[in-house]
Amino acid sequence: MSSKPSLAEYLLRRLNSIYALDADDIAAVDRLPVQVADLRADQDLVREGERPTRSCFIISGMTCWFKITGKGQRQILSFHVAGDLPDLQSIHLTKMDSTLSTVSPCRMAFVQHEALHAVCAERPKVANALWRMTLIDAAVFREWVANLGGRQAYARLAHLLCEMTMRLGAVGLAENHVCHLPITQSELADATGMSAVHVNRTLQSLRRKGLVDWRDSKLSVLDWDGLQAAGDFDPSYLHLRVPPDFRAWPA
Amino acid sequence: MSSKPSLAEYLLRRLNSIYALDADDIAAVDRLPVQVADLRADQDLVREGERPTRSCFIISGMTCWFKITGKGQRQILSFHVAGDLPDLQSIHLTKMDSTLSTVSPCRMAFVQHEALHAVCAERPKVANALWRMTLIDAAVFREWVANLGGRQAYARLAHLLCEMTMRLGAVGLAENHVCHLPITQSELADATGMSAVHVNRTLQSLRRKGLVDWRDSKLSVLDWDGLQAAGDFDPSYLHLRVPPDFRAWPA
DNA sequence: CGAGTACTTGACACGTTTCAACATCCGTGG
DNA sequence: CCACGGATGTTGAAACGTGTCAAGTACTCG
Repeated sequence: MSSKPSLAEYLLRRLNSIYALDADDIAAVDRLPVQVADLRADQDLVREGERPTRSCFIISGMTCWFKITGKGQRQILSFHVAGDLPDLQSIHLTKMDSTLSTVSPCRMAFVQHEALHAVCAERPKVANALWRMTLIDAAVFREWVANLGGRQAYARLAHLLCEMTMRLGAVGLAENHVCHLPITQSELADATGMSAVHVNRTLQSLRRKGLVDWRDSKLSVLDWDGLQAAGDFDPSYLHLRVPPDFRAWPA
Repeated sequence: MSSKPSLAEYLLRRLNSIYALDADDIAAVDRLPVQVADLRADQDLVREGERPTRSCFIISGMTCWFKITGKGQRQILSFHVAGDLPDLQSIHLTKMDSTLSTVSPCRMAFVQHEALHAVCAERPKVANALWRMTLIDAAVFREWVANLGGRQAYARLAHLLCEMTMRLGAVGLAENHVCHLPITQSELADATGMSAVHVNRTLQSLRRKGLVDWRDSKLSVLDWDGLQAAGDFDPSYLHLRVPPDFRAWPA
């Protein structure tokens, strides 16, 4: 990690969490030409059907992929946090099959596909790391399939909270199992395939059992083991090199 | 396509369905050293937690990925047909997060990761095609998330039948919307997150409406447009270069 | 012929959705 | 400054989709 503060700070943390890059690779990633933009909540980054020529990574904030089903219902497919490259796939999947939006205000960095292809060609380990990153996205989708198909509301919600806490922890944003999680109950409903009303009741149930406290977009996991058990959560599908210890990120 | 019959016939059809390879690339894929094996139904190919050194492709038959949730329930995550490389991901995701099993008797070909890495290094277009293939797997998982989270039983089942028909059609195995689909109702239940009983009733409903006929592992889609409408199915998430016309594959 | 597997049916129970009402907070404009 | 609308969260009661249980049929295979 370079000593001077870097725009790609969280991206590098994220890459480091899943793959061992050497200093030259890190420098190459850090030199990628990016364009930075600040976005409000609920802004589309790329829409279903489009053919973007660039990908983005999240400097801060949270985004989600979603699709609108025939009946007009929105299904959220995944959430993404600082350090993620949510639409990295677009380098080889030219036409978008879903829509990427901000969930909260975000600072984003955009990279042209050209530049990504170039760095992949020059530095095979970066190519490996990026390919691996898209494969981890796929692994998360698999887990969501299992979560939606195989668990009931209570476990489903608990599982999602575990996932978000651990992913934020992997980039140093969940000290002591406390993290900023700017998701509304209605978005939670769209993500878990539940009604907003039932999300509300289920959250109350999680609170009543002393597992979590969630107020003003701040999630505090009070009983991590209990929440993991409730959500039948096993983090191996996140393919982290080392499990985050949930302490502060070393300076 | 080479004139002599090739072990990799369906793999090449599949690659061709998603990416334009030139003759040299095709030849390189065709020359990959493989080991062929025949397996019975319900045999595990790779298990959760393992670290395989090879990937496989399906010469004939059908496989599925699944996970066992805490309550012992099996959730099927995806099905794979002839030409697919179901565990291609294992080249960069060393530890398996789910289990791959045969659904029907299968003829499989195994390729060492070494050989795959070598062909990727030598032929960038093959690397692109393979990366793209893993991204399409991810796109299918996304659609399954939307299907499980956003649609009710009837549409969910119809959608799955559409997907399987179209994927089989893409490699020439669904002439006139008729295909061999060796899946039991109980497996269908594990895939759609429904009970076997409800799958049974829902299938009857699809039959009663004249959309499909399904007997002895042979699925005949009698009303393709109707089934698409019932399943809210839009094939763009499969990222096929050209939509299959469901006629026989040209010789 | 018996055992096993896949499929089918009916009745009831349960998880979850729906609807409608209400509380709270916040930024905006009169 | 307060009134207002809009988004978010909360609650209760009834309706609905789907799961569960239990029994029975049809087939295949040794």
